[in-house]
Amino acid sequence: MDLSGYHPQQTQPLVHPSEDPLDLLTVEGPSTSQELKTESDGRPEESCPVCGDKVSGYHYGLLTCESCKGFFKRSVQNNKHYTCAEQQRCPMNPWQRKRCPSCRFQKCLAVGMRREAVRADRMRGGRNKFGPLYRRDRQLKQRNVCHQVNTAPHRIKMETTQIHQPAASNDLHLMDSHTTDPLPSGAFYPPHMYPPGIGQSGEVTPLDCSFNTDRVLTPPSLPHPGLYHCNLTHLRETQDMSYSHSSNSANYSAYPVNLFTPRRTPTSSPCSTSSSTTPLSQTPDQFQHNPPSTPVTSNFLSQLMEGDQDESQLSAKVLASLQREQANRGKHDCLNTFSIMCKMADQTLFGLVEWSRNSALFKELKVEDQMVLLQSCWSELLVLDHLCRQVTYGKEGCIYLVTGQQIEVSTIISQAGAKLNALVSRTQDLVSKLKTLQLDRHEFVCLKYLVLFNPDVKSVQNRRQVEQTQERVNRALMEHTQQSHPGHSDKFGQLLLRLPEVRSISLQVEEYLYQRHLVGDLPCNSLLTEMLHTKHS
DNA sequence: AACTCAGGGCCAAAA
DNA sequence: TTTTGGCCCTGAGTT
Repeated sequence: MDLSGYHPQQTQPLVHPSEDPLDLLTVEGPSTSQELKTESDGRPEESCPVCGDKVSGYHYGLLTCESCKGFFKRSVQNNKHYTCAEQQRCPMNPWQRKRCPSCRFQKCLAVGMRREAVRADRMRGGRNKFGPLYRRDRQLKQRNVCHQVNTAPHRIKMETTQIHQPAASNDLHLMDSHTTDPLPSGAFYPPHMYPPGIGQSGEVTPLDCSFNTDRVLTPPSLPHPGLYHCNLTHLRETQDMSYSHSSNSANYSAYPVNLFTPRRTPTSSPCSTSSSTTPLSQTPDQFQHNPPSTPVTSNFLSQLMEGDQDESQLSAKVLASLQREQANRGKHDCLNTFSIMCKMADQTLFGLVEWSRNSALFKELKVEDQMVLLQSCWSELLVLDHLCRQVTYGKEGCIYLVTGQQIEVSTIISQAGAKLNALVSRTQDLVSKLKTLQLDRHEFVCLKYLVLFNPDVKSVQNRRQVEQTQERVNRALMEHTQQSHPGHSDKFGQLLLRLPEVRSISLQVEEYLYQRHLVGDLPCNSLLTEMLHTKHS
Protein backbone atom coordinates (compact mmCIF):
# COMPACT_ATOMS: atom_id res chain seq x y z
CA MET A 1 0.00 0.00 0.00
CA ASP A 2 1.56 3.22 -1.08
CA LEU A 3 0.21 6.19 0.79
CA SER A 4 3.12 8.43 0.32
CA GLY A 5 1.33 10.51 -2.18
CA TYR A 6 -2.10 10.57 -0.67
CA HIS A 7 -3.27 14.14 -0.26
CA PRO A 8 -7.00 14.17 -0.64
CA GLN A 9 -7.25 17.91 -0.64
CA GLN A 10 -4.51 18.53 -3.07
CA THR A 11 -4.98 18.14 -6.71
CA GLN A 12 -2.76 19.38 -9.39
CA PRO A 13 -4.90 20.84 -12.03
CA LEU A 14 -3.60 20.78 -15.50
CA VAL A 15 -4.44 22.32 -18.76
CA HIS A 16 -3.77 20.84 -22.05
CA PRO A 17 -4.28 23.41 -24.72
CA SER A 18 -3.72 21.06 -27.54
CA GLU A 19 -5.29 21.34 -30.91
CA ASP A 20 -5.85 17.66 -30.98
CA PRO A 21 -9.48 16.84 -31.70
CA LEU A 22 -9.43 14.67 -28.65
CA ASP A 23 -9.43 17.79 -26.59
CA LEU A 24 -12.75 18.75 -27.97
CA LEU A 25 -14.08 15.50 -26.71
CA THR A 26 -12.87 16.22 -23.32
CA VAL A 27 -13.67 19.75 -22.60
CA GLU A 28 -17.13 19.51 -21.21
CA GLY A 29 -17.43 16.04 -19.90
CA PRO A 30 -17.09 15.36 -16.26
CA SER A 31 -13.52 15.47 -15.41
CA THR A 32 -11.04 13.05 -14.21
CA SER A 33 -10.18 14.58 -10.98
CA GLN A 34 -8.46 11.78 -9.28
CA GLU A 35 -5.16 12.75 -7.95
CA LEU A 36 -2.53 12.23 -10.49
CA LYS A 37 1.06 11.69 -9.60
CA THR A 38 3.88 10.79 -11.87
CA GLU A 39 6.16 7.88 -11.38
CA SER A 40 9.75 8.07 -12.41
CA ASP A 41 9.00 6.37 -15.69
CA GLY A 42 6.33 8.88 -16.53
CA ARG A 43 3.38 6.57 -15.93
CA PRO A 44 0.59 8.08 -13.95
CA GLU A 45 0.16 6.79 -10.45
CA GLU A 46 -3.12 7.79 -8.91
CA SER A 47 -4.91 7.41 -5.66
CA CYS A 48 -8.27 5.76 -5.36
CA PRO A 49 -11.03 8.37 -5.42
CA VAL A 50 -12.93 6.39 -2.80
CA CYS A 51 -10.31 5.76 -0.15
CA GLY A 52 -7.05 7.17 -1.43
CA ASP A 53 -5.27 3.85 -1.62
CA LYS A 54 -3.12 2.95 -4.60
CA VAL A 55 -5.03 2.50 -7.81
CA SER A 56 -4.75 -0.90 -9.47
CA GLY A 57 -6.60 -0.15 -12.70
CA TYR A 58 -9.95 0.77 -14.09
CA HIS A 59 -12.74 -0.90 -12.19
CA TYR A 60 -16.44 -0.35 -12.75
CA GLY A 61 -16.03 2.92 -14.50
CA LEU A 62 -12.97 4.54 -13.03
CA LEU A 63 -9.54 4.04 -11.58
CA THR A 64 -9.82 2.56 -8.13
CA CYS A 65 -7.81 0.40 -5.78
CA GLU A 66 -8.16 -3.36 -5.67
CA SER A 67 -9.85 -3.19 -2.32
CA CYS A 68 -12.64 -0.84 -3.37
CA LYS A 69 -13.05 -2.81 -6.55
CA GLY A 70 -13.72 -5.95 -4.53
CA PHE A 71 -15.91 -4.15 -2.06
CA PHE A 72 -18.02 -2.59 -4.80
CA LYS A 73 -18.34 -5.88 -6.64
CA ARG A 74 -19.47 -7.77 -3.55
CA SER A 75 -21.86 -5.03 -2.56
CA VAL A 76 -23.58 -5.03 -5.93
CA GLN A 77 -23.48 -8.79 -6.47
CA ASN A 78 -24.92 -9.51 -3.06
CA ASN A 79 -27.35 -6.60 -3.26
CA LYS A 80 -26.11 -5.22 0.02
CA HIS A 81 -27.97 -2.53 1.87
CA TYR A 82 -25.83 -0.85 4.43
CA THR A 83 -26.79 1.60 7.11
CA CYS A 84 -24.50 4.19 8.57
CA ALA A 85 -24.45 4.30 12.35
CA GLU A 86 -23.21 7.85 12.31
CA GLN A 87 -24.29 10.74 10.16
CA GLN A 88 -23.22 9.40 6.80
CA ARG A 89 -20.06 11.39 6.93
CA CYS A 90 -17.59 8.71 7.92
CA PRO A 91 -14.02 9.38 6.90
CA MET A 92 -12.81 7.30 4.00
CA ASN A 93 -9.17 6.37 3.95
CA PRO A 94 -7.22 3.13 3.78
CA TRP A 95 -7.25 2.76 7.53
CA GLN A 96 -10.88 3.54 8.16
CA ARG A 97 -12.65 2.39 5.01
CA LYS A 98 -13.71 -0.86 6.66
CA ARG A 99 -15.47 0.93 9.49
CA CYS A 100 -18.53 1.99 7.55
CA PRO A 101 -19.55 0.04 4.46
CA SER A 102 -22.52 2.32 4.04
CA CYS A 103 -20.46 5.45 3.59
CA ARG A 104 -17.97 3.53 1.54
CA PHE A 105 -20.58 2.29 -0.88
CA GLN A 106 -22.19 5.72 -1.07
CA LYS A 107 -18.86 7.19 -1.90
CA CYS A 108 -18.24 4.53 -4.52
CA LEU A 109 -21.43 5.65 -6.20
CA ALA A 110 -20.74 9.31 -5.63
CA VAL A 111 -17.37 9.22 -7.32
CA GLY A 112 -18.84 7.42 -10.28
CA MET A 113 -18.47 3.66 -9.89
CA ARG A 114 -21.12 2.01 -12.01
CA ARG A 115 -23.40 -0.73 -10.78
CA GLU A 116 -24.05 -1.61 -14.40
CA ALA A 117 -20.44 -2.64 -14.83
CA VAL A 118 -20.88 -5.50 -12.38
CA ARG A 119 -22.01 -8.33 -14.57
CA ALA A 120 -25.30 -9.89 -13.70
CA ASP A 121 -24.31 -13.11 -15.44
CA ARG A 122 -20.99 -13.19 -13.59
CA MET A 123 -19.20 -14.02 -16.77
CA ARG A 124 -15.47 -13.76 -16.37
CA GLY A 125 -12.99 -12.13 -18.65
CA GLY A 126 -13.57 -10.07 -21.69
CA ARG A 127 -14.06 -6.38 -21.89
CA ASN A 128 -16.93 -4.24 -20.83
CA LYS A 129 -18.62 -1.51 -22.73
CA PHE A 130 -16.45 1.15 -21.13
CA GLY A 131 -13.33 -0.08 -22.86
CA PRO A 132 -12.93 2.72 -25.39
CA LEU A 133 -13.48 5.31 -22.72
CA TYR A 134 -10.95 3.82 -20.42
CA ARG A 135 -8.54 4.03 -23.28
CA ARG A 136 -9.34 7.61 -24.10
CA ASP A 137 -9.15 8.54 -20.46
CA ARG A 138 -5.77 6.94 -20.23
CA GLN A 139 -4.53 8.78 -23.29
CA LEU A 140 -5.63 12.04 -21.82
CA LYS A 141 -3.98 11.32 -18.53
CA GLN A 142 -0.78 10.38 -20.24
CA ARG A 143 -0.81 13.58 -22.18
CA ASN A 144 -1.57 15.53 -19.07
CA VAL A 145 1.39 14.01 -17.36
CA CYS A 146 3.62 14.94 -20.26
CA HIS A 147 2.19 18.38 -20.32
CA GLN A 148 2.53 18.75 -16.61
CA VAL A 149 6.19 17.94 -16.91
CA ASN A 150 6.69 20.31 -19.80
CA THR A 151 4.65 23.26 -18.72
CA ALA A 152 4.06 25.45 -15.75
CA PRO A 153 2.25 24.01 -12.75
CA HIS A 154 -1.16 25.08 -11.53
CA ARG A 155 -3.16 24.76 -14.63
CA ILE A 156 -6.53 23.39 -15.31
CA LYS A 157 -6.79 19.66 -15.33
CA MET A 158 -7.85 17.81 -18.40
CA GLU A 159 -11.17 16.13 -18.53
CA THR A 160 -12.43 12.83 -19.67
CA THR A 161 -15.18 12.11 -22.04
CA GLN A 162 -18.61 11.00 -21.17
CA ILE A 163 -20.13 7.79 -22.31
CA HIS A 164 -23.63 7.10 -23.11
CA GLN A 165 -26.21 4.46 -22.62
CA PRO A 166 -28.94 3.81 -25.08
CA ALA A 167 -31.55 6.47 -24.85
CA ALA A 168 -34.36 5.93 -22.48
CA SER A 169 -37.95 6.28 -23.39
CA ASN A 170 -40.29 9.08 -22.44
CA ASP A 171 -39.11 11.70 -24.78
CA LEU A 172 -39.37 15.17 -23.59
CA HIS A 173 -40.04 17.89 -26.07
CA LEU A 174 -38.66 21.34 -25.93
CA MET A 175 -40.67 23.98 -27.58
CA ASP A 176 -39.06 26.47 -29.81
CA SER A 177 -37.61 29.67 -28.59
CA HIS A 178 -39.99 32.41 -27.78
CA THR A 179 -40.86 34.86 -30.41
CA THR A 180 -39.51 37.76 -28.45
CA ASP A 181 -36.49 35.99 -27.30
CA PRO A 182 -33.53 38.02 -26.30
CA LEU A 183 -31.42 35.69 -28.30
CA PRO A 184 -32.91 33.96 -31.30
CA SER A 185 -31.22 30.66 -31.11
CA GLY A 186 -31.22 30.28 -34.83
CA ALA A 187 -28.92 33.23 -35.05
CA PHE A 188 -26.23 31.18 -33.44
CA TYR A 189 -26.76 27.86 -35.08
CA PRO A 190 -27.13 27.20 -38.72
CA PRO A 191 -29.48 24.27 -39.16
CA HIS A 192 -26.78 21.75 -39.81
CA MET A 193 -24.96 22.80 -36.71
CA TYR A 194 -27.84 22.40 -34.36
CA PRO A 195 -26.95 19.95 -31.71
CA PRO A 196 -29.32 17.04 -31.45
CA GLY A 197 -31.81 17.68 -28.75
CA ILE A 198 -31.46 21.40 -28.81
CA GLY A 199 -34.42 23.00 -30.40
CA GLN A 200 -34.32 25.36 -33.25
CA SER A 201 -36.74 28.11 -33.70
CA GLY A 202 -39.97 26.78 -35.07
CA GLU A 203 -39.20 23.19 -34.34
CA VAL A 204 -40.27 20.78 -31.75
CA THR A 205 -37.23 18.90 -30.80
CA PRO A 206 -37.37 15.62 -28.99
CA LEU A 207 -34.83 14.86 -26.39
CA ASP A 208 -34.07 11.26 -25.92
CA CYS A 209 -34.71 11.00 -22.30
CA SER A 210 -37.01 11.66 -19.45
CA PHE A 211 -36.58 13.42 -16.18
CA ASN A 212 -37.15 10.37 -14.22
CA THR A 213 -35.85 7.30 -15.87
CA ASP A 214 -33.01 8.52 -17.97
CA ARG A 215 -29.53 7.52 -17.09
CA VAL A 216 -26.47 8.57 -18.88
CA LEU A 217 -23.38 6.86 -17.73
CA THR A 218 -20.85 9.00 -16.07
CA PRO A 219 -17.32 8.83 -17.28
CA PRO A 220 -14.76 6.33 -16.26
CA SER A 221 -13.05 8.65 -13.93
CA LEU A 222 -14.87 10.98 -11.74
CA PRO A 223 -14.32 13.14 -8.77
CA HIS A 224 -11.35 12.99 -6.59
CA PRO A 225 -11.08 12.85 -2.86
CA GLY A 226 -10.63 16.55 -2.72
CA LEU A 227 -13.91 17.05 -4.40
CA TYR A 228 -15.82 14.73 -2.17
CA HIS A 229 -14.64 16.36 0.99
CA CYS A 230 -13.97 19.65 -0.60
CA ASN A 231 -14.05 23.02 0.81
CA LEU A 232 -13.42 25.81 -1.56
CA THR A 233 -10.57 27.27 0.37
CA HIS A 234 -8.10 25.97 -2.14
CA LEU A 235 -9.66 28.16 -4.76
CA ARG A 236 -7.90 31.31 -3.86
CA GLU A 237 -4.61 29.55 -3.44
CA THR A 238 -4.52 28.37 -6.98
CA GLN A 239 -2.41 30.48 -9.22
CA ASP A 240 -2.45 31.13 -12.90
CA MET A 241 -5.97 30.01 -13.54
CA SER A 242 -6.78 31.37 -16.87
CA TYR A 243 -10.38 32.20 -17.49
CA SER A 244 -9.76 32.07 -21.14
CA HIS A 245 -9.96 28.31 -21.20
CA SER A 246 -13.60 28.28 -20.52
CA SER A 247 -14.27 30.21 -23.65
CA ASN A 248 -13.45 27.39 -25.95
CA SER A 249 -13.89 24.53 -23.68
CA ALA A 250 -16.31 25.49 -20.97
CA ASN A 251 -14.09 23.46 -18.81
CA TYR A 252 -16.17 22.65 -15.80
CA SER A 253 -13.24 21.69 -13.73
CA ALA A 254 -11.96 25.15 -14.23
CA TYR A 255 -14.83 26.78 -12.45
CA PRO A 256 -14.07 26.05 -8.86
CA VAL A 257 -10.44 26.91 -9.12
CA ASN A 258 -11.22 30.07 -10.98
CA LEU A 259 -13.87 31.54 -8.84
CA PHE A 260 -11.75 33.60 -6.56
CA THR A 261 -8.69 34.10 -8.62
CA PRO A 262 -8.04 37.68 -9.52
CA ARG A 263 -8.50 38.24 -13.18
CA ARG A 264 -5.86 39.82 -15.26
CA THR A 265 -8.18 42.21 -16.99
CA PRO A 266 -11.82 42.97 -16.50
CA THR A 267 -12.58 41.86 -20.01
CA SER A 268 -10.66 38.66 -20.00
CA SER A 269 -13.54 36.51 -19.04
CA PRO A 270 -15.62 35.19 -21.84
CA CYS A 271 -17.97 33.89 -19.23
CA SER A 272 -18.67 37.26 -17.87
CA THR A 273 -22.30 37.96 -18.13
CA SER A 274 -21.97 41.38 -16.75
CA SER A 275 -22.75 44.10 -19.11
CA SER A 276 -23.28 47.54 -17.86
CA THR A 277 -22.75 48.68 -21.41
CA THR A 278 -25.10 46.19 -22.96
CA PRO A 279 -27.86 47.96 -24.77
CA LEU A 280 -31.11 47.66 -22.97
CA SER A 281 -32.83 47.20 -26.27
CA GLN A 282 -32.22 43.53 -25.83
CA THR A 283 -34.28 43.37 -22.74
CA PRO A 284 -38.04 43.41 -22.51
CA ASP A 285 -39.81 46.65 -22.02
CA GLN A 286 -40.70 45.98 -18.47
CA PHE A 287 -37.06 45.78 -17.57
CA GLN A 288 -36.37 49.11 -19.10
CA HIS A 289 -38.68 50.72 -16.68
CA ASN A 290 -36.49 53.10 -14.79
CA PRO A 291 -38.51 55.32 -12.54
CA PRO A 292 -37.26 58.56 -11.13
CA SER A 293 -35.48 58.16 -7.88
CA THR A 294 -33.80 60.38 -5.39
CA PRO A 295 -30.18 61.00 -6.35
CA VAL A 296 -28.79 58.99 -3.45
CA THR A 297 -30.94 55.94 -4.06
CA SER A 298 -30.53 56.35 -7.77
CA ASN A 299 -26.78 56.31 -7.50
CA PHE A 300 -26.76 53.32 -5.25
CA LEU A 301 -29.30 51.51 -7.39
CA SER A 302 -27.23 52.29 -10.45
CA GLN A 303 -24.26 50.82 -8.69
CA LEU A 304 -26.26 47.70 -7.94
CA MET A 305 -27.41 47.47 -11.52
CA GLU A 306 -23.89 47.65 -12.85
CA GLY A 307 -22.77 44.22 -13.80
CA ASP A 308 -26.27 42.86 -13.92
CA GLN A 309 -26.36 39.81 -16.10
CA ASP A 310 -27.31 40.29 -19.69
CA GLU A 311 -29.77 37.61 -20.64
CA SER A 312 -28.76 37.42 -24.26
CA GLN A 313 -25.10 36.93 -23.47
CA LEU A 314 -25.87 34.30 -20.89
CA SER A 315 -28.18 32.57 -23.30
CA ALA A 316 -25.55 32.60 -26.02
CA LYS A 317 -22.96 31.23 -23.70
CA VAL A 318 -25.12 28.39 -22.48
CA LEU A 319 -26.25 27.49 -25.96
CA ALA A 320 -22.71 27.51 -27.24
CA SER A 321 -21.64 25.35 -24.36
CA LEU A 322 -24.38 22.83 -25.02
CA GLN A 323 -23.57 22.84 -28.68
CA ARG A 324 -19.94 22.09 -28.00
CA GLU A 325 -20.92 19.36 -25.60
CA GLN A 326 -23.16 17.74 -28.14
CA ALA A 327 -20.68 18.18 -30.96
CA ASN A 328 -18.17 16.37 -28.84
CA ARG A 329 -20.50 13.49 -28.34
CA GLY A 330 -21.59 12.74 -31.81
CA LYS A 331 -25.04 12.32 -33.18
CA HIS A 332 -25.74 8.98 -31.53
CA ASP A 333 -24.71 10.14 -28.11
CA CYS A 334 -27.17 12.79 -27.05
CA LEU A 335 -27.22 14.41 -23.67
CA ASN A 336 -30.32 13.51 -21.76
CA THR A 337 -32.71 16.15 -20.56
CA PHE A 338 -31.59 16.08 -16.99
CA SER A 339 -27.98 16.49 -18.01
CA ILE A 340 -28.91 19.37 -20.26
CA MET A 341 -30.77 21.04 -17.41
CA CYS A 342 -27.81 20.51 -15.11
CA LYS A 343 -25.46 22.03 -17.60
CA MET A 344 -27.74 24.99 -18.05
CA ALA A 345 -27.91 25.42 -14.30
CA ASP A 346 -24.19 25.06 -14.04
CA GLN A 347 -23.52 27.73 -16.62
CA THR A 348 -26.09 29.98 -15.01
CA LEU A 349 -24.48 29.45 -11.65
CA PHE A 350 -21.13 30.34 -13.07
CA GLY A 351 -22.67 33.50 -14.45
CA LEU A 352 -24.06 34.33 -11.03
CA VAL A 353 -20.69 33.84 -9.42
CA GLU A 354 -19.24 36.12 -12.05
CA TRP A 355 -21.94 38.64 -11.34
CA SER A 356 -21.11 38.68 -7.66
CA ARG A 357 -17.41 38.86 -8.30
CA ASN A 358 -17.92 41.83 -10.55
CA SER A 359 -19.95 43.63 -7.95
CA ALA A 360 -18.06 46.50 -6.37
CA LEU A 361 -19.84 45.90 -3.08
CA PHE A 362 -18.95 42.24 -3.05
CA LYS A 363 -15.37 42.94 -3.94
CA GLU A 364 -15.05 45.04 -0.82
CA LEU A 365 -15.46 41.89 1.25
CA LYS A 366 -12.64 39.61 2.22
CA VAL A 367 -12.23 36.66 -0.11
CA GLU A 368 -13.05 34.32 2.77
CA ASP A 369 -16.33 36.10 3.34
CA GLN A 370 -17.07 36.11 -0.36
CA MET A 371 -16.66 32.36 -0.39
CA VAL A 372 -18.84 31.58 2.57
CA LEU A 373 -21.56 33.91 1.35
CA LEU A 374 -21.61 32.36 -2.09
CA GLN A 375 -21.48 28.87 -0.68
CA SER A 376 -24.44 29.73 1.44
CA CYS A 377 -26.68 31.36 -1.14
CA TRP A 378 -25.78 29.90 -4.53
CA SER A 379 -28.96 27.90 -4.82
CA GLU A 380 -31.08 30.86 -3.78
CA LEU A 381 -29.43 32.96 -6.45
CA LEU A 382 -30.17 30.24 -8.95
CA VAL A 383 -33.81 30.12 -7.91
CA LEU A 384 -34.09 33.92 -8.03
CA ASP A 385 -32.50 33.92 -11.45
CA HIS A 386 -34.98 31.32 -12.63
CA LEU A 387 -37.89 33.27 -11.14
CA CYS A 388 -36.74 36.47 -12.78
CA ARG A 389 -36.62 34.71 -16.15
CA GLN A 390 -40.10 33.29 -15.72
CA VAL A 391 -41.59 36.61 -14.64
CA THR A 392 -39.89 38.40 -17.51
CA TYR A 393 -40.22 36.00 -20.40
CA GLY A 394 -42.27 33.05 -19.27
CA LYS A 395 -45.62 32.34 -20.82
CA GLU A 396 -48.49 30.86 -18.91
CA GLY A 397 -48.02 27.14 -18.44
CA CYS A 398 -44.47 27.14 -19.74
CA ILE A 399 -41.05 27.18 -18.22
CA TYR A 400 -38.62 29.45 -19.96
CA LEU A 401 -35.09 28.11 -20.07
CA VAL A 402 -31.94 30.15 -20.00
CA THR A 403 -31.35 29.13 -23.59
CA GLY A 404 -34.55 30.80 -24.69
CA GLN A 405 -36.40 27.53 -25.12
CA GLN A 406 -39.61 26.67 -23.38
CA ILE A 407 -41.03 23.53 -21.85
CA GLU A 408 -44.66 23.07 -21.11
CA VAL A 409 -45.19 22.54 -17.42
CA SER A 410 -47.72 19.83 -18.18
CA THR A 411 -45.06 17.90 -20.07
CA ILE A 412 -42.78 18.00 -17.08
CA ILE A 413 -45.53 17.07 -14.68
CA SER A 414 -46.46 14.08 -16.79
CA GLN A 415 -42.95 12.75 -16.96
CA ALA A 416 -41.11 13.84 -13.85
CA GLY A 417 -41.08 12.13 -10.51
CA ALA A 418 -42.97 13.29 -7.46
CA LYS A 419 -40.13 15.32 -6.02
CA LEU A 420 -39.46 17.25 -9.17
CA ASN A 421 -43.15 17.81 -9.69
CA ALA A 422 -43.47 19.25 -6.22
CA LEU A 423 -40.59 21.57 -6.92
CA VAL A 424 -41.99 22.70 -10.24
CA SER A 425 -45.40 23.34 -8.71
CA ARG A 426 -44.01 25.36 -5.83
CA THR A 427 -41.84 27.39 -8.14
CA GLN A 428 -44.65 28.07 -10.56
CA ASP A 429 -46.84 29.21 -7.69
CA LEU A 430 -44.16 31.66 -6.69
CA VAL A 431 -43.80 32.83 -10.27
CA SER A 432 -47.51 33.62 -10.32
CA LYS A 433 -47.24 35.64 -7.14
CA LEU A 434 -44.25 37.56 -8.43
CA LYS A 435 -45.96 38.25 -11.72
CA THR A 436 -48.84 39.73 -9.79
CA LEU A 437 -46.40 41.95 -7.96
CA GLN A 438 -44.96 43.10 -11.30
CA LEU A 439 -41.35 42.91 -10.32
CA ASP A 440 -38.92 44.93 -12.34
CA ARG A 441 -35.27 44.40 -13.01
CA HIS A 442 -34.12 46.69 -10.19
CA GLU A 443 -36.16 44.82 -7.67
CA PHE A 444 -34.84 41.46 -8.76
CA VAL A 445 -31.29 42.69 -8.52
CA CYS A 446 -31.98 44.05 -5.06
CA LEU A 447 -33.39 40.70 -3.99
CA LYS A 448 -30.27 39.01 -5.30
CA TYR A 449 -28.14 41.36 -3.23
CA LEU A 450 -30.28 40.79 -0.16
CA VAL A 451 -29.80 37.07 -0.53
CA LEU A 452 -26.09 37.41 -1.21
CA PHE A 453 -25.32 39.76 1.67
CA ASN A 454 -26.68 37.58 4.38
CA PRO A 455 -25.15 38.50 7.75
CA ASP A 456 -26.62 35.38 9.33
CA VAL A 457 -24.27 33.11 7.45
CA LYS A 458 -22.06 31.25 9.86
CA SER A 459 -18.35 32.00 9.80
CA VAL A 460 -18.70 35.37 8.15
CA GLN A 461 -15.81 37.35 9.52
CA ASN A 462 -16.89 40.89 8.81
CA ARG A 463 -20.50 40.51 9.75
CA ARG A 464 -20.97 44.23 10.29
CA GLN A 465 -19.95 45.03 6.75
CA VAL A 466 -22.33 42.45 5.33
CA GLU A 467 -25.09 43.71 7.55
CA GLN A 468 -24.58 47.32 6.52
CA THR A 469 -24.61 46.47 2.85
CA GLN A 470 -27.77 44.46 3.26
CA GLU A 471 -29.38 47.36 5.06
CA ARG A 472 -28.39 49.75 2.28
CA VAL A 473 -29.84 47.44 -0.33
CA ASN A 474 -32.92 47.04 1.76
CA ARG A 475 -33.38 50.79 1.93
CA ALA A 476 -32.77 51.19 -1.76
CA LEU A 477 -35.34 48.53 -2.55
CA MET A 478 -37.87 50.13 -0.26
CA GLU A 479 -37.42 53.58 -1.77
CA HIS A 480 -37.49 52.18 -5.26
CA THR A 481 -40.73 50.30 -4.75
CA GLN A 482 -42.34 53.33 -3.14
CA GLN A 483 -41.36 55.54 -6.03
CA SER A 484 -42.01 53.15 -8.86
CA HIS A 485 -45.30 51.86 -7.50
CA PRO A 486 -46.73 54.65 -5.37
CA GLY A 487 -50.14 53.07 -5.57
CA HIS A 488 -48.85 49.81 -4.19
CA SER A 489 -47.73 50.83 -0.75
CA ASP A 490 -46.98 47.35 0.47
CA LYS A 491 -44.96 46.10 -2.48
CA PHE A 492 -41.73 46.28 -0.53
CA GLY A 493 -43.13 44.12 2.24
CA GLN A 494 -44.66 41.71 -0.24
CA LEU A 495 -41.31 41.27 -1.94
CA LEU A 496 -39.50 40.51 1.28
CA LEU A 497 -42.18 38.04 2.24
CA ARG A 498 -41.32 36.00 -0.83
CA LEU A 499 -37.73 35.46 0.24
CA PRO A 500 -38.41 32.68 2.76
CA GLU A 501 -40.19 30.79 0.02
CA VAL A 502 -37.19 31.30 -2.26
CA ARG A 503 -35.00 29.97 0.49
CA SER A 504 -37.22 26.98 1.04
CA ILE A 505 -37.37 26.12 -2.65
CA SER A 506 -33.62 26.45 -2.96
CA LEU A 507 -33.10 23.98 -0.13
CA GLN A 508 -35.47 21.59 -1.82
CA VAL A 509 -33.54 22.02 -5.05
CA GLU A 510 -30.30 21.27 -3.30
CA GLU A 511 -31.73 18.16 -1.71
CA TYR A 512 -33.13 16.96 -5.00
CA LEU A 513 -29.88 17.57 -6.85
CA TYR A 514 -27.85 15.89 -4.16
CA GLN A 515 -29.98 12.79 -4.31
CA ARG A 516 -29.62 12.64 -8.07
CA HIS A 517 -25.92 13.18 -7.62
CA LEU A 518 -25.63 10.26 -5.25
CA VAL A 519 -27.05 7.93 -7.86
CA GLY A 520 -24.67 9.29 -10.45
CA ASP A 521 -27.07 11.40 -12.44
CA LEU A 522 -25.34 14.72 -12.03
CA PRO A 523 -22.46 15.65 -14.29
CA CYS A 524 -19.47 15.50 -12.05
CA ASN A 525 -16.96 18.27 -11.65
CA SER A 526 -19.46 20.90 -12.37
CA LEU A 527 -19.63 23.96 -10.21
CA LEU A 528 -23.04 22.70 -9.22
CA THR A 529 -21.60 19.48 -7.88
CA GLU A 530 -18.81 21.31 -6.16
CA MET A 531 -21.25 23.56 -4.36
CA LEU A 532 -23.41 20.60 -3.35
CA HIS A 533 -20.41 18.78 -1.98
CA THR A 534 -19.27 21.78 -0.05
CA LYS A 535 -22.56 21.95 1.77
CA HIS A 536 -22.76 18.24 2.41
CA SER A 537 -19.20 17.74 3.52
C1' DA B 1 -1.67 -15.12 -32.85
C1' DA B 2 -0.09 -12.60 -29.12
C1' DC B 3 -1.08 -9.16 -26.07
C1' DT B 4 -3.90 -6.19 -23.01
C1' DC B 5 -6.61 -5.43 -19.16
C1' DA B 6 -10.94 -5.25 -16.61
C1' DG B 7 -14.35 -8.28 -14.38
C1' DG B 8 -14.90 -12.50 -11.56
C1' DG B 9 -13.38 -16.04 -8.33
C1' DC B 10 -10.55 -17.78 -4.72
C1' DC B 11 -8.89 -17.87 -0.19
C1' DA B 12 -5.95 -16.42 3.71
C1' DA B 13 -6.25 -12.76 6.91
C1' DA B 14 -8.77 -9.63 9.58
C1' DA B 15 -12.72 -8.08 12.05
C1' DT C 1 -18.98 -16.27 10.98
C1' DT C 2 -18.62 -12.59 7.92
C1' DT C 3 -15.96 -9.31 5.50
C1' DT C 4 -11.85 -7.79 3.41
C1' DG C 5 -8.39 -7.46 -0.05
C1' DG C 6 -4.51 -9.35 -2.73
C1' DC C 7 -3.74 -12.45 -6.31
C1' DC C 8 -4.85 -15.07 -10.24
C1' DC C 9 -7.88 -16.66 -14.05
C1' DT C 10 -10.67 -15.60 -17.99
C1' DG C 11 -11.79 -13.88 -22.40
C1' DA C 12 -13.32 -9.86 -25.52
C1' DG C 13 -11.02 -6.40 -27.76
C1' DT C 14 -6.71 -4.64 -29.74
C1' DT C 15 -2.38 -4.79 -32.08
